[in-house]
Formats: sequence, C-alpha cells, structure tokens
Amino acid sequence: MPELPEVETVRKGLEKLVVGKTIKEVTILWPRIIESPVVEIFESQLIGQTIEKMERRGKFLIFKLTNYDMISHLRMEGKYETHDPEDQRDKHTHVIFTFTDGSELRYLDVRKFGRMVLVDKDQGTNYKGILALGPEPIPSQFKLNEFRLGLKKHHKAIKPLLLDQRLVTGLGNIYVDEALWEAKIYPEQPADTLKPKEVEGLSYAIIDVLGRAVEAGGTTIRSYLNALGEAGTFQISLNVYGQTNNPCPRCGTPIKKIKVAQRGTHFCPKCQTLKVRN
DNA sequence: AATACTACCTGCGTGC
DNA sequence: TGCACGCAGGTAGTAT
Repeated sequence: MPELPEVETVRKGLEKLVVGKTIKEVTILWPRIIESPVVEIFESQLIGQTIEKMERRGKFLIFKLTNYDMISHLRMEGKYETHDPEDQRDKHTHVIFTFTDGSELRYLDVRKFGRMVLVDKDQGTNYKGILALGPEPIPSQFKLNEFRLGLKKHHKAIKPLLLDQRLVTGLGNIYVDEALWEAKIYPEQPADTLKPKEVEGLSYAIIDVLGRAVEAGGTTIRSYLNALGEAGTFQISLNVYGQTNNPCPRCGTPIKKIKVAQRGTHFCPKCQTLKVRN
C-alpha cells in the first residue's frame, strides 16, 4: 500500500501513538518479516527499549530506540495498529510489540512482504537499503542538475527508472503515473532522451505530487490505509491512476492503461506521447 | 554496468 | 459453485 506520502502519514501517526513507550515484550508470528538479526536476538534486544523518535527515509520507517534503530519497510501491504491486549487478533498480525503501559503495537501484512531490521543506534542510515536511496523529493535535496545527469546515464524507460528509488526516493506505482502525467511524459520514453525542459518539468511534478499527497495524508484505495486510524484523501486528486477510460482532466481524451515493466500504467494517449529522438 | 526477470505472499474479481 | 488466471500502492536477488 504505501509510497512516500502514506509512509509519512504512518510516521506521524506513530509519533503520536508510541513515542515515549517502552517495550516489555515482542511476539513474532511470521519470522520471515525479520530480516536481521535472527528473531531471538531481535526480540531480546528490543526488550526494555524506549521509542524516542519516529523518522522516515524514502519509504523506510526508522524507530529511534534507546540503544538501537529499528528499520521497517511496509512494502505492499504492511500496516501498524495500536491495540489493547484483549482485542481480537487479526489473522494477518505478524509482529506484536507489548509496552510496559499494557498497550500493544501490532504489525499486520496480508502479503507478508514487509521487513524489519534492527541495527545499532543511529546506524539506520547506514543500512544497505537506505544507503542505496536517492534524495528525498524536496527542493533542498533533489537537485535538478544531478537528476538530469542521472537520467542521461540510462536508456531504459523513464517509469521503471523512477520506480527504482536511486535518482529520487518516494515514488511508487501511483505517484509515478501522476507525475509523468503532470509533466506530459510518456511512461516508456527512454530516460536519456528527455529534453532539459522536460527534466525540469518532471522534477517539479515529482516534488509537487508527493508534496500534495503528504498534505492529503496519502491515498486510500482498496486496502484502507490507516495511519492508525484514518484514511488519506489524495484519491480524489488522482488524474490518471485508476482512471482508465475516464476523460483526461486536461484534454478529455480517455485515459489508457498499459503494462510497463510488469506494472499497470495509466496515461493520457494525447498528452503523453513517445517522442522519437536520437 | 545496465537491464530484465523472478521470487516473495494472500485475496479478490472475472470468466468459463 | 468451483477453479484457473490475472492483478494488486515494492523491493531484492539472480541471470543475461
């Protein structure tokens, strides 16, 4: 479910709900969720740790603990919920953190793709998955010139390149389609064939779309995102994602859906056309 | 080195 | 109703 705006919404929710709480017990019901260290050590090291702060880098959540960083990636369907111990346990609950105040934080994940990693204090940013990330999609970090140079190094389609998180982090299948629509770029346009004006427009669109989605608390479709409670509202602002056959908000042409790098891809066949260059 | 493909999982909608 | 199949907000590992 989550791309950057949804993960940021979850981070804010956790900040309100679990910062200051101390872990008394950890129960792991699906061990593969824990990438490292081995589950027994993961559990024992967490006992007695207080959650001091909630951070985020790209789509990774970082729980800043007394003596460790706990990194959590929700992948497709991971989510966190707070509960009382007597609440009925959903079948997709895989990890339970019990706090000293008696409350619980539960990690649920229908497809079990999510992962957690425990590393030494303040070493979250040195975790390999986080080291590989490009800049956050904000003007102070996402620099046009570096983006242009990065795009020039690849001839592959722009959409899968943006999904791979190395040139900029945070986009997923929804927001990449939205950003490409906003920038009027065809999803299979080779990255190294974009003109400077297009690169600039794309850079702006990425920052704009993700920023607006963060403000909206993310997008809620099929799986009710719940940053510990509420759904996001960005779904009402989607221009192409999930809008197959609906009119393009700019020109009225029916939105088309194709497959690009095995992902469903929505675009306007009139506003976004392949430009033959080189 | 860059790119393409597959594995990891479950549930839901569709069509026969 | 049952069943096969494709699809779903993502990466990480492997092959070419």
